[in-house]
Amino acid sequence: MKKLRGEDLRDAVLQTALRLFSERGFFNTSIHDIRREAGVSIGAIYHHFGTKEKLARSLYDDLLSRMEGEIGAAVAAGRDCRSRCHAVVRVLFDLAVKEPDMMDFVLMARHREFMHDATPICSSGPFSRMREVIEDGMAQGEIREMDPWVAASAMFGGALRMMQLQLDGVLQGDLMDRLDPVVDCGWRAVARG
Amino acid sequence: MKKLRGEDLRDAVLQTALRLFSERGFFNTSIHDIRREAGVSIGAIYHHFGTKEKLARSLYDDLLSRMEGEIGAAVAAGRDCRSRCHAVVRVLFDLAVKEPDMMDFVLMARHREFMHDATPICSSGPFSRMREVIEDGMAQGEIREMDPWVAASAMFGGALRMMQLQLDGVLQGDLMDRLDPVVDCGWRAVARG
DNA sequence: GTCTATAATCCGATAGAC
DNA sequence: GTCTATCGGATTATAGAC
Repeated sequence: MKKLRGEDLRDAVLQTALRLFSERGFFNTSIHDIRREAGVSIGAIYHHFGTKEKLARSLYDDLLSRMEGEIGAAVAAGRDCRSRCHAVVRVLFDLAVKEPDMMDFVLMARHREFMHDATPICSSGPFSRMREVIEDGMAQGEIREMDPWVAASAMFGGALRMMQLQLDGVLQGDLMDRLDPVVDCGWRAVARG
Repeated sequence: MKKLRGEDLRDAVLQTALRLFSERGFFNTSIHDIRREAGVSIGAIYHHFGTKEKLARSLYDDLLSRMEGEIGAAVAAGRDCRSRCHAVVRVLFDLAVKEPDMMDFVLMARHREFMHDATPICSSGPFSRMREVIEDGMAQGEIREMDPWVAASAMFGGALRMMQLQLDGVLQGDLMDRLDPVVDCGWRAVARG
């Protein structure tokens, strides 16, 4: 394999770190593991990232903003609240199937245990977008009046749970086959009437 | 403080370990931390539990079976599917408020990262009881016909999400005030008609 | 059964050559 | 910018006295 330098090296480290953090967890992954599997030196890693925690933070920030972008695009494309919710869950399921490491690390990891001042995941951009969709729907009368936290949890909680089953390897069959039923259930939970 | 021995010492270690595992996480808690805060010696801990991983496993097994007992009792007391679901969520919320450390460690921790052969939490007793309630309700015609995984996630996913918000300290106000709305949403998601 | 002291190991981070 | 070699410190687990 050709020697990596600069941005390519940085990307290789991030990609390897994501895979190992997802497979074994942050604390079961040493810098030496990342060094070995990425084919780079310890010095290069510390040059680019400073500390192991900062490496995790770079990775987290990158993935979170990418995820927020995809969710934002899905929201923007929807015409009404229900179609926006559907689009959001489609994006989430799609990522869970195609990039399980990313979803595992971004959604399921215990970030506060290894990133000193991390904010809870539910306060992050993607989840804020999802709550906004719900609050809009409530203002427009498509969703019943209720505590927005309850409504957002009811609408998306089932989908998130299904993703966890998928990531844990418990689910039989294809997650995407459950997209419509899951959105249907979530919508019934909160829809007016 | 009086010196602890035997079963009392064992319980003190488990209680301290639970608190620290929940506050900082398993990997950020050393045996010496537990020793210090429980007021016992390293030797005593290793005598009773063998290794740090086995200590975590003892704790996990104890708490999981206690939780399964409480959920089983709630299920048994319900007359129909809806009241059983309500009782289950009440138990979960009650524990989340009164014993947040327990719920954090049992429901939210990444068990496979520190317990070598742990089964996913969704395969555990409490979650099996919850799926049985749903499958019963489907057989009785109270719940629409659908994939049981989808139905169980839809019914309880919102409640579990609200508990996570509570445990993360994000939720304003009293979780118990949301009990009825949360169950109502979950039931609408899956109910026939 | 409980204690103290310590062994063996591993890890994150740094130093300094190139 | 990237490398190799190594340090200092923390951690798990054990040994052996009481």
